[in-house]
Amino acid sequence: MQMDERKRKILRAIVQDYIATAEPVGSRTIARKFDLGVSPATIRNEMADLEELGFIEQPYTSAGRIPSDAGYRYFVDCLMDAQTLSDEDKEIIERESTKKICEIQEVVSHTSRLLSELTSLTSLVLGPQKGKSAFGKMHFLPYRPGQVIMVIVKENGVVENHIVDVGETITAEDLQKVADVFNQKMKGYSLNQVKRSILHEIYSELSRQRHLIDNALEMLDAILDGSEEDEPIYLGGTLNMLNQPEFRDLDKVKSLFKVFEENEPLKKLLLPRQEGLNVTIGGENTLKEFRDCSVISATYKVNGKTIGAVGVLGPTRMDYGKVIAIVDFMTKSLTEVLARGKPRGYK
Amino acid sequence: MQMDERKRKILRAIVQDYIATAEPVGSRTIARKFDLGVSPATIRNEMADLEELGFIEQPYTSAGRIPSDAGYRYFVDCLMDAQTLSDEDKEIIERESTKKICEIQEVVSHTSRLLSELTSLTSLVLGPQKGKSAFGKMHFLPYRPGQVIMVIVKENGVVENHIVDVGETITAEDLQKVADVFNQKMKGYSLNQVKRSILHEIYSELSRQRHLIDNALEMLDAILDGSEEDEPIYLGGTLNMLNQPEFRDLDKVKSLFKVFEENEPLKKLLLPRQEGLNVTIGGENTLKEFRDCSVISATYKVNGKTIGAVGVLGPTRMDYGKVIAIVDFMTKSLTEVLARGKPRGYK
DNA sequence: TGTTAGCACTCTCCTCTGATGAGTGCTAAC
DNA sequence: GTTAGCACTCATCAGAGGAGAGTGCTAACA
Repeated sequence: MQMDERKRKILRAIVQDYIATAEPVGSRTIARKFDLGVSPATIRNEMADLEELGFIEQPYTSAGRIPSDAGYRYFVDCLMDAQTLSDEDKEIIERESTKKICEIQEVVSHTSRLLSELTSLTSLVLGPQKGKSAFGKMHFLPYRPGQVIMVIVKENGVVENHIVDVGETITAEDLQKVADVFNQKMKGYSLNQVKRSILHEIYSELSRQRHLIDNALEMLDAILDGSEEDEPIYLGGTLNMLNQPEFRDLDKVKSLFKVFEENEPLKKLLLPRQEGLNVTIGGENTLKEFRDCSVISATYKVNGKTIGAVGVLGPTRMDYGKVIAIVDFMTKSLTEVLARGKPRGYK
Repeated sequence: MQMDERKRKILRAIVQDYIATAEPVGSRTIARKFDLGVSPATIRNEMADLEELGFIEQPYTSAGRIPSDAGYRYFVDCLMDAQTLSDEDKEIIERESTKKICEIQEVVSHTSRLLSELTSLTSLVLGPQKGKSAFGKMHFLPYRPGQVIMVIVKENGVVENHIVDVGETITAEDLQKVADVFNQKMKGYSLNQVKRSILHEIYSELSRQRHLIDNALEMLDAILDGSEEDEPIYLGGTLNMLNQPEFRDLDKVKSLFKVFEENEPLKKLLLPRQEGLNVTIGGENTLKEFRDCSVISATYKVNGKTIGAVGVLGPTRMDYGKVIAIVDFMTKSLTEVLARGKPRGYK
């Protein structure tokens, strides 16, 4: 059996109506609401075919039909009109994006809030990956007796400061010397790249400051390596999920929100199989908590390099056209903001 | 009508049983479970009195009784045995508190997690108030052409760094001079203390670096004043609320979680009317979302000075004895950790 | 006078029932 | 190939009735 034009029209009608009403769609409803020029009986026949093809299913005998995951997939890939953003939404995004923003975190949280507000769904934002954060420069500043401030400038421009214990006896010259050696030997390297060779050099050149160096290295370890791994995902509008009829069930809500508290599953959800825009529908998500959900995600770039991703999570019964348009526009706007504003936090 | 010993015993029995079962308590249940030496009929008579006194109420005719807010209040004030922590819990807290922790944020999030895990309720933690964060010291470090790193050490020991735009033409000596003037004039002052007098002096001494100073002041504004106001409250175990039978209702959950997203109401909830341990029961909370909730909160100290608070939020039907013991022990442990570890972030 | 047993009464909760209505699949006619 | 007609299925809802828990009242008892 093949899809023909009428089957396509009927499938589209079913998906659209179900997205709008969250109720199983019957043949009469389609005949009434969508002008296909055929009777309910004919539509019933076609619907039987569509069910056999796996695009729709019946919750129970003699209920209407609802789209299956495959049905949504066919809809997204073949039936959907490319929708454009409403001027209103466009304006909101643009107005927001012209605000002056200096911290990268603010950009991320803004984006997250905006996405969830526009879609009335849950947003996921993965902040700019900082890239392998190599050592850039080290400074020491006086703090308290026996302690100094160690300021580390990473190669990607991020600046961090940490308090380091040093003996009371250390002199400003000693500190300067330590910084000089580090700056000379470690520039451009991440810590695990240098573990063996360079470390030996540093140790031998600065044998007297062994205590300080150990402390400094411990800090560097945390600063340079830790930062990449647990890049948090920003969630926005999680409460919107509670408005969706598919989450009337408290147990479902509980298990969903439990997953929201972890980072790994969300990352998996968001990180695309390929560059650009991705649509993951229902069971295509591996996690069972997301079996009734779809994710529209997209990556964004700076200097042509992909450095992060945004996404929207909602029930499979979501308005794909609208959400895709919003996510698409948003990533472009974001790319632009980042290129223009150069907030701190990435190279 | 007066409370006598038997009424007290019965009220205690009702509260304890209702806390344990979440079901209205009948006279027969009390006679069976608690050995009062009287028949259900007698207990019924007493219960009628207790109802008249306002300590218990009936959800509907011929259901058992449940404690009213006043009943809980009487229970907490007069009937509760001072409970001590189980050795198990004590050990958990102490094990946790011996971990080496260097960032104040970690202490706060640890505390929050621990509280919610031990009580199976929701925890609220207000991190150490940083106190009026006065200016301590300013340093400049080279960054990129036209930009420098401004490192601000506040008087309370917190170190922050920010990138500041300077002209390309500025020299290291100029920067040093700016820093010197700031360090000399502003030490110990918060920004709004100096707005008029000192600012004029700084401007006149450094008229050439007007642009840099404006940028620096803008930063200082954000660093020194902003930090106090919106001190966030850490929430832990919000999902535990979903396990409480009083939150079976999705609408209740929704409005509760909505409040969780705001800071102000939570702060009101947590900040005590007086030093030490506070118990706020049901309607004693002003916000209607918390009418079915109680809060056990307590302040903690460093160097004898109250600098923060922790609390536990649960349904009015919570195990007051246990929770009070946990909160009490926790604040003491926290006070100790902070006194010992001296993590960064407060004076 | 306080306590208790007995009893009628109330109200929730659960289950069963039948009616309703939406929607289907099949068949036969167009 | 399309359509009208019709029997059938199943969820949903309201109402009825029984079970069970618990009460308040009364009268008897110590």
